[in-house]
Amino acid sequence: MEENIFESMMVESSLFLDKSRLHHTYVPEQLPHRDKEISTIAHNLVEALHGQIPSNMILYGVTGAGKTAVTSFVLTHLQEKGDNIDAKVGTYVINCRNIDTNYRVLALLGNELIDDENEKIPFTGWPTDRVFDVLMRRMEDEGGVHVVVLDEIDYLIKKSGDDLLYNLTSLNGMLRNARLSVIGITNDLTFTEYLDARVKSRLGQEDLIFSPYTASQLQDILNQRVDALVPGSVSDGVVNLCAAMAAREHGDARRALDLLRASAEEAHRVGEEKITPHHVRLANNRLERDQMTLVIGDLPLHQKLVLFAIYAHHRRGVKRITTGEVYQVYKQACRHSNSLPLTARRITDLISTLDMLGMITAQTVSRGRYGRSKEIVLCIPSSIDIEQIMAEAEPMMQNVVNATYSIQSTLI
DNA sequence: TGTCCACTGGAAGGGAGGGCTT
DNA sequence: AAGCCCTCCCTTCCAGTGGACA
Repeated sequence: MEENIFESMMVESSLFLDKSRLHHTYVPEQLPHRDKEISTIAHNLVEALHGQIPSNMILYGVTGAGKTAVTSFVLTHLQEKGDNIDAKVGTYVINCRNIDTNYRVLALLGNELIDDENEKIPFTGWPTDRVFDVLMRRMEDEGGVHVVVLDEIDYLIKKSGDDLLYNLTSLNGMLRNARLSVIGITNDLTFTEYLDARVKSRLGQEDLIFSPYTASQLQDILNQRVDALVPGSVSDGVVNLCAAMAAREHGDARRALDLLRASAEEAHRVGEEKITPHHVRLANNRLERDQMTLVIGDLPLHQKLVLFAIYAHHRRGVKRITTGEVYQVYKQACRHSNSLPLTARRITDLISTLDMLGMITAQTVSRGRYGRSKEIVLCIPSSIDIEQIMAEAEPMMQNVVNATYSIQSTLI
């Protein structure tokens, strides 16, 4: 029998001893430079162990500032302690970027509280009120204190409003046997603007701001994890460079860890046993490219067409593009892809989405007599071949690209 | 100073697709 | 099967807007 293709790869030595330690979801035994934050949250949650209601909290801070890690860390300890002293504590972490409707959050919480598959709340079909009632009843049956963490809570609020928070934060008034505490996590300092005054005061009983890590703090974090790699495989300057690059990206610890991991992969790929700053730079480029490629490829067709329209202007040297200009080229592109164009109103939303994804920046500007519009600037690095990625993900896009440029070249 | 441009972005609602209840 | 409910994607309608220009 022929050798299995994975055989040689399995025995081939890698630079990793434990790759998972370099993943940003890994919660280590120590979280450097977050003592103050850990202590603040713990001081609040310790109330739960006394059978009291901890305050609701909002945690603010940029991506990779350790909000989620600190919270998971504290919750793990809380749960452990609760089990030890036989105090009933339930902890739930929900990422609202994925679970972004009131119904889904309630259903998920309700289902966490029950093991019987037959009693599970369906993912759709019930009136939301009913899901809420079931959740309340299950909490009451369970008793104790429930700590609900809503990570990236701004996504939920912007999409579904603050009804859920209103209901959750008023639940304590209805519960006799159980207590509930809500912790919201967000990187949007202004998100409370979207909240009703009552919700705002009830949720923001205690605010905590996580400042971004500095380069030297990031170094400490990386040094703590570097034992996930083969001893001696990291040459001088690698950790510092990863930290410096991530510090430039608003002190993002997630980025720093990703960089170190990807650098090891780059070194391993070319069969080298030592990771050098050169590998870090390669890794940095690859991370950027991979991330963009994935996002662009996954865009729905019309979103791709809008991005293409922006790119077509950009390629012609137009650096600040208005919504109207995008719409004109977009309509052409629709013709070439045999699809009906969406309305201009919808395109405004699609442009905002691209802005949110970081592919463009769209600023509303007034050009006086020439009206008000968005000024759109493409942010995708030129090293990324947008057209190729789109064509690979959606073969029809190749026609659009070809047709658009053949028209443009005849115009010139 | 008022007009008017080219939009922006909120609100309401339609309809297709998923699913539940009776 | 009929009647609901929730979500997603989209349309229609429209009030609002900042500033160049007459």
